Amino acid sequence: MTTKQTTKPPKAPPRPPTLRDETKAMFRSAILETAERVFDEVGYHSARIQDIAERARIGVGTVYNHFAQKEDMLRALVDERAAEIEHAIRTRPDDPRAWEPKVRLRYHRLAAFIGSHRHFFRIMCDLGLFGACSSESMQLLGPRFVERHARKMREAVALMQEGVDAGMVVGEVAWLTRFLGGAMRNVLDDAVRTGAEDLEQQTDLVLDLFLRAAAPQPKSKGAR
Amino acid sequence: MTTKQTTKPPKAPPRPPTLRDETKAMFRSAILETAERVFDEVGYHSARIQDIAERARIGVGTVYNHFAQKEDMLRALVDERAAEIEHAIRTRPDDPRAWEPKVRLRYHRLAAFIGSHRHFFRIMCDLGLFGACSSESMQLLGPRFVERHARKMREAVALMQEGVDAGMVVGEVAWLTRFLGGAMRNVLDDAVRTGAEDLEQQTDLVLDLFLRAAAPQPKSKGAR
Amino acid sequence: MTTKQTTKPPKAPPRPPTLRDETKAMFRSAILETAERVFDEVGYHSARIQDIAERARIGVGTVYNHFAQKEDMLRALVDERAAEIEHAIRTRPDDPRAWEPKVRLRYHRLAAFIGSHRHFFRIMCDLGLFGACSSESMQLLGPRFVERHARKMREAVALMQEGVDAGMVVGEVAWLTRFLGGAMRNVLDDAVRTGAEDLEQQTDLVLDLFLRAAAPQPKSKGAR
Amino acid sequence: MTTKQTTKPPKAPPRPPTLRDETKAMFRSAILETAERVFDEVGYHSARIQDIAERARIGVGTVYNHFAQKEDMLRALVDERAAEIEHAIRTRPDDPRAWEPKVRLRYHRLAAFIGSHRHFFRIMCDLGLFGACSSESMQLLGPRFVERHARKMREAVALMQEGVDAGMVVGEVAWLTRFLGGAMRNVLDDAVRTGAEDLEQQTDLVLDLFLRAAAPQPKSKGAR
DNA sequence: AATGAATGAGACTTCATTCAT
DNA sequence: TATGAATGAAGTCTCATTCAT
Repeated sequence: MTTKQTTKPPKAPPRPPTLRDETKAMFRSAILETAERVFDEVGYHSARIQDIAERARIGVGTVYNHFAQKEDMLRALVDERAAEIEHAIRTRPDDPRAWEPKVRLRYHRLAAFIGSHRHFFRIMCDLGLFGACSSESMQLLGPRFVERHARKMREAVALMQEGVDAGMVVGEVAWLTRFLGGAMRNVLDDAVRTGAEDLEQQTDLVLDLFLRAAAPQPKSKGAR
Repeated sequence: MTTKQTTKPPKAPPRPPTLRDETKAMFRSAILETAERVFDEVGYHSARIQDIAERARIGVGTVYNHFAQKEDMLRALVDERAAEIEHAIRTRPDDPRAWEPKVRLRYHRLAAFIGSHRHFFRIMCDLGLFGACSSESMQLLGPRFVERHARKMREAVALMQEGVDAGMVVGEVAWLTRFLGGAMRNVLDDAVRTGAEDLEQQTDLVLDLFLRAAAPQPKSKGAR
Repeated sequence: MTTKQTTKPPKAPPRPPTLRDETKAMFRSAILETAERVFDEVGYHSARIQDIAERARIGVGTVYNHFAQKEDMLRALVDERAAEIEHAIRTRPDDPRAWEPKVRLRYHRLAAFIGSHRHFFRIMCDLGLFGACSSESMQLLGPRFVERHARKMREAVALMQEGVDAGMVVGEVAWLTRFLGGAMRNVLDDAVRTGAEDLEQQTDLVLDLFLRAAAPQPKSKGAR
Repeated sequence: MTTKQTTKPPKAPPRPPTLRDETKAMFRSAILETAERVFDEVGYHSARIQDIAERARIGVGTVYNHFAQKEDMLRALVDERAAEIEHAIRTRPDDPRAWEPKVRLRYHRLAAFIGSHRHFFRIMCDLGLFGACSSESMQLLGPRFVERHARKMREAVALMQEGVDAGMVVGEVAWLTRFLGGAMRNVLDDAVRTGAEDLEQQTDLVLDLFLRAAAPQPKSKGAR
């Protein structure tokens, strides 16, 4: 929907959003936020459209004015939040260039996002994302998501490669990415469930361990 | 079921399983195995009883002769496999006493089990087990499972504590357990999905990294 | 089944019942008696074949060796008990000839039968018998029963006609029969439910009232 | 429902029923009326929801929008009609005070109601109501109904007691009530089944006989 | 003949989706 | 456009009946 910015058909002059547009957008957000909470509470499959509508204080019909199917609601939610994440953790001009601070900053930003979108994080965990995702989830989320997910994975691996290139870590990069991802997910998942507030610090702890684990071995005389 | 050999109430003479008993057990196993495959393929929620029945080459009614509800099938599956896992990774008399070899052996055994029950492992991952499990899963699996899960967690933490006591690792044991568990899950999950055969070796790699990461720091002059 | 005495195929000499025959008859009776109890307790529709089999301590298959369908069990039960009733209340050679004693005796015998077949009586009441019976019951019990029921009704009406002829009662006989039948049923039904033992006395009370009610009016000058 | 006009809680301004409310009520009535007919024709147990929906020209789902379960449909039907009966036969200010005319009027009103709700009357008869009702029916109809039924019975007995007090009838009141009730039911049942139009007259005939039957005996010289 | 597990037609019920207001 | 009742496809589960042992 909102991602089609690039190909503007010449017909539509970039008119400012009308009141109607804004109202519509508000409904949409309200629905998505409610869905986020309900999906987290009872799971996507057990969540009924009616429940979401009731919780959002609107009619079921209204939900269908914004999303053609239940599936679309999940897809839109994931798309939207994923875009927000991407934007949130995007490298900025004055970010540090060195690998370790860059990675730490990236995870700090991710942690900040997760901290303010705990429901979403849990939905993602339940869908098996933040890791290899099940074929069921992939089918549910559709090919577009699968692509995006693969791209994210490649980016993460590339970042890890930078670490290798910088001599900070050694090992098979994809494997290291999985290792770090799994540890990070489990730790954050627990922190979110217990309502911990120090998510950023948690990521630092995970990174501390990871960096020590994957650091190149000092050529100690006969180490090990 | 099969574990009750030891406590014979005097009333019931230890009669050997009849042909009928065996047939019944075979049906039950066949159903569970089919369910395992189907749940893995399409997910518990999307799996239809009829699908399972057809794949198992039996009638729907037969399924209900063995399991009162769909839910019970999942619970029985998890119960049974969990018992198998417990038995498989149980410490044996001539196991090494030292912590590291003991832990490595434990994970080898777990890897071996997972290797021969890949469908089950994936179901567990999808249910969010092998980590903090979602409230949805907990409700689905029932209180009996929740208890067992909690006990398993406590055991894992206790084992980690042994490592701390042995001076092999330092840190907050529950946190370390989560870190290790997450890394292990992600790595094994990928290995299972890609059909890798070296699951045991994978666990060793994960442990290598983990042990290095959590090892007590050598009091290097001004280290960190 | 057993009513086909009249048309004997010449082939079968009237051989005495063998042990096998008797065993078979015992099973049949046992099943019917259990069914009687279960039908009374939960109603025909809610009664499951398996319940009956379990209560009778036999297998479901055995039930089907004696009755082709559930319906047949009810039909056989009603047929059999109805034949027993007919036999029980049959006029005997040395019965009184006078109408009132004859009727009273008839109802005493019916009461005695009901007293020892309380389950059956309640089933009949639930089926709407002992009165105009619902089309549902008629369909359930089949045409044979409907015929028999109609015959019984005609007999009851004929008996009432005798009372009219004898000058004991006046009125439209079918109507009087319904009146008496309804009162009798309700009174006996209550007596049976409360476990009363004086069913015969109850019939006398009902008859007392009925005879007084339907008696020809004393030729009061111009009464009615 | 409609009887709650009198007690207005101040909070809810007595807003007139909206179009939607009326439509909803119409659906509900239509469903109940159709159910009434179908239950009468094939019996509650054999009636399928789909049959009712089809006969009412609506979808199955719609039925479930108004009644959560099949059972609830029967309960609502009985509740509603029972309330209607109560209202119909309620004693009114200018009703006669004398016992006999009062009773006759009461039965006239009942007869009139039954005459215009023949399906319902037959359902009630099949459920064994209008008499001691079977435990199966009681369970089906629920505790609320059981209470109401018991209350009705007590009322009927109380009315009979008035007759005794007035010197019109003698005997044990509960027993007399059963007697009268049974006779009345059977006579009306037949009248309804045969499509008779003179239900009120039939009740008079039954009462004629009953009053004669239960009348105190004239102290005839040596009566009986 | 007795048995009881297997079978599948069919009932009830849910809920995503439509549509008239 | 918001609404919520109507809809019916589809799923779970029951239970009368069959059949191999």
